[in-house]
Amino acid sequence: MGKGATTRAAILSQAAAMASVRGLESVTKGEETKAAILTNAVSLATRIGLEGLSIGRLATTAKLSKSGLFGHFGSKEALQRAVLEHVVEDFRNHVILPALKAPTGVERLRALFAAWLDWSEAPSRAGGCPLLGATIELDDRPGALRDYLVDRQKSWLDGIARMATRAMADGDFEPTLDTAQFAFEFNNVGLGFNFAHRLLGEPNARRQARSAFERLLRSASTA
Amino acid sequence: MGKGATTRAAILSQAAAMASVRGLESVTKGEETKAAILTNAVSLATRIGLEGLSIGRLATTAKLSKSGLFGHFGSKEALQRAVLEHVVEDFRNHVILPALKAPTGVERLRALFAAWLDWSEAPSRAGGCPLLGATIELDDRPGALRDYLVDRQKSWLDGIARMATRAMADGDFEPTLDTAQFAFEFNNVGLGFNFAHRLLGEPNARRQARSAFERLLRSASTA
DNA sequence: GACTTGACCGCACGATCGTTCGTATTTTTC
DNA sequence: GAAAAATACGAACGATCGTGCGGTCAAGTC
Repeated sequence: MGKGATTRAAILSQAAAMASVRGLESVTKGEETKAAILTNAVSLATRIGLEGLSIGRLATTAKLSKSGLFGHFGSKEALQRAVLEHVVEDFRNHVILPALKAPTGVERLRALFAAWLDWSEAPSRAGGCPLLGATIELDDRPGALRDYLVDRQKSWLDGIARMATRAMADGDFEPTLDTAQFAFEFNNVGLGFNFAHRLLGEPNARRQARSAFERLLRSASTA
Repeated sequence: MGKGATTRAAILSQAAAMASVRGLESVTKGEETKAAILTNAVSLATRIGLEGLSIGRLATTAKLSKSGLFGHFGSKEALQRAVLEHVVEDFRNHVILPALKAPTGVERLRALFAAWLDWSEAPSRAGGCPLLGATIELDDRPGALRDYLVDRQKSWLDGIARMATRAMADGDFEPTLDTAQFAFEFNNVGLGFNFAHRLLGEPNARRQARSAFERLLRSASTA
């Protein structure tokens, strides 16, 4: 084992910590490395795109042989799917769930928006929101991956609309509000932020997004 | 020559018509085929992405040998650049220039927005706005292509802001309007439209976009 | 009609792609 | 500790990638 073991241990450490949170039971070796692979894969896919993510390159950065890595997934599409699911869960944990801790109504929507921007701004997501990237990559390549993404995006918009509905019930928003329209515009601001921040490197992106968001809230609010 | 010539003639016909508009002078054979290649290339890149655009596949659809096609550009990056420039010019011709024929002020902004939506909706752009796709593909792959895109996008936003400034001068918009902010939000609506229309297949996308745009105009307008 | 030029092709190269297979090595189970 | 199962490896496959080279064939010039 020798130095080989220590190197691998270093690679696995963070993943092991993450994976072992779930299980009181034993965490198998395979699950650990799989988690470690996914961590690398997400970071790679964020920069190069889902399609550009190659097994060979991924194996190199993950310090595994191509075939060894491949065995964990069985196909490239399965790998891509796993990457997407990994990101989606990360998004849930760092954007949606924290926002749900805020009080309902407009305050929760504010929390959601801020968390979204924070998440998009994180240096680990240097390539821009990976879901957004994948979405555009797959926008006319039909298949299971695209279907999955569409489903997740619709669910995202639905969630925003539901929060808006709750804000109406709470009296924050006027009762005639079109919640689907609100969700559409909510999402637009986030899209624009990613666009301005990631591509154009616009330093005012956050301020502009916040300003647009406040305008949206204002026009939805009572009086 | 025989059937080979007729096939090629068929391929070149549209490109020739297009290319010959420019030149009263002779249009060389090379320019014709190059234009024909680009037509195919844009359509391909729209669906598969700029990076996924492979010379082999393109040569097949353009009925040319790989090397024959390659000779027209010299490198893959040059090809990609040519594709981008082709799309940008198309965008100019079908979105920006027509809008400039409308009267200045808010009416011109309305024309620009409508033309943008029309252009994005065109079946020939089934893969969504190719510029948007390329933008996200390249968002953290530094290089000449990315620089070119960033430049074009900034110029696009600038143009919107200038139109807004003119609308202020015309008395359509209130004099305190932040035109950069206006351009940011104008662009957001278009991004959101492409997102909802192309990816989600949302049938109400156009209506939602129009509604969001009207709200934007209302909040910018005097009284 | 000889000559030059430009357009195109066939072929081949090294590299890398996703995937398979047989085997070695580790981890888990008893 | 032995047996069984999971995990990882090395080598190889067919395909395709971008890119060069040498030759062919037609168009245009003198």
